[in-house]
Amino acid sequence: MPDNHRTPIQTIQKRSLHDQAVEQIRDLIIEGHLEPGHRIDEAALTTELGISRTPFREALRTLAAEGLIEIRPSRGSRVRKLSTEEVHGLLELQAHLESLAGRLACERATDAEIAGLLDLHDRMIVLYEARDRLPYYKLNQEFHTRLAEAAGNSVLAETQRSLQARLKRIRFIGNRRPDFWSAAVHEHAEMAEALRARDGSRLAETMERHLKNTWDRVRNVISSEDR
Amino acid sequence: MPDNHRTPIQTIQKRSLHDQAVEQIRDLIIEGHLEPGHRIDEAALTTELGISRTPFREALRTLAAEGLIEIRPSRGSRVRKLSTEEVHGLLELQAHLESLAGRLACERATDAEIAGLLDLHDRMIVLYEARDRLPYYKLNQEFHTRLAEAAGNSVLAETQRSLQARLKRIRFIGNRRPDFWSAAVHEHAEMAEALRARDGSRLAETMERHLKNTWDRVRNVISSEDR
DNA sequence: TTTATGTATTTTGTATACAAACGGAGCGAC
DNA sequence: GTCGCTCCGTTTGTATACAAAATACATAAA
Repeated sequence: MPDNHRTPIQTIQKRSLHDQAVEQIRDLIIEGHLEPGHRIDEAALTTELGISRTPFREALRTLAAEGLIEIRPSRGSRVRKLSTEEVHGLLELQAHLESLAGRLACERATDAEIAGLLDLHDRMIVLYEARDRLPYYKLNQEFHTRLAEAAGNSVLAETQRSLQARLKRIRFIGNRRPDFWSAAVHEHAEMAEALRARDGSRLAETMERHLKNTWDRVRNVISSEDR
Repeated sequence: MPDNHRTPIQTIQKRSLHDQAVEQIRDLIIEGHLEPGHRIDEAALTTELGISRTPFREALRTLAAEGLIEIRPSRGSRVRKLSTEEVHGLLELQAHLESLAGRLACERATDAEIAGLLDLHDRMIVLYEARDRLPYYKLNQEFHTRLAEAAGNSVLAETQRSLQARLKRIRFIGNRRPDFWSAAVHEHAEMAEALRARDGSRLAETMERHLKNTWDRVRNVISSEDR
């Protein structure tokens, strides 16, 4: 009997210490274990990760290019602290970018991709109804990422991913207030509908509005904890 | 007698070997001294630059994050070769981005910034009439960059710069045909006019069209030298 | 008490040394 | 001839050593 259901082939890939370090440090930042503005202690982190400074410092260069940390010559690296203006700038750009992504996805996505997105959306609704915040948040991120991927423009997808990473911590805060969360869910429902109908203009418009509103939701929260 | 006319104080800034290496290698790539798809010979380049491999390899990580080179684990780095699809993707994204930049610049730019851009445009016209292609090209790049900066969104400006760097070599090709160049100049004149009137919608529309047309101009050229 | 100056300690930047992985050349089996 | 193997030179990845710079600290002068 042939194995029709064998697991899909996974290309085996070499992972250098650099790559692993990038991921680990990125996660530490995104998940808030390394606080914004806080200095990055090379000695401590290298021993913690069990690697030497060479791949570690290369990882810092990568993360600096991604905008997650900043390196000041001879005075160390620190987790980048986003000013209110930068958060606004990031969301403004993301709104515009995902609006494009939405339009293109309606034109170019395969039916399977759209079905996948709609399924994702359904699962988000279930989680919302259970008020299961963290898993909802994760699916939400995935939804936006996969929508960008469905637009058939790899540079766009890559840029979206980068912006999203930089905003990740901040956006998590945005859904804390129940009414904010509910509004976001409504917008997502609208997005799903437009996607189902492959209505590019409407999806584009909704995406843009959704992210503009996200800024309003987020701004409320960060204004209190601002420097 | 007090020195009222002493030269203004210039903050002394430290430039690590890393930073210098990034710039140098980036220029080598952009100016075509390192060919796309070609392997990067660490030994040769480090001796050429007179530095050791450590800062050099950090520079490679930075450039990889910028999308100019690609690093394949254990098999070296090479100058990234753009496929036709990627060029299209880059220009599609840039079109959308600069459209936003145009709209925002009309809202937020200072009068001085606008005057500066218009002056730039005038100088471009002079160069066009002299058919002085390289200087024209450089001012053109500067125009797009400074327009993005005038939008008052640092992330947008940064992203624009990154996309532009990746496309730099390719776009230089685009203006080779006289009729193409002439069309581009016409579009620029329209942009200048919209800018002068601070007509955001019109500038946005023109920017987008300009870059869409750029794709058409470029596509003609790269299709012949494609892999 | 404050400010300045010199010294010790830590941290960062760069070079180098070594280990591991890759990529061919040559050789033999089929 | 093609495939597979082994060996060897080369390139890449990582650790470490050393140099340079910045920071912290202590002491002395105002």
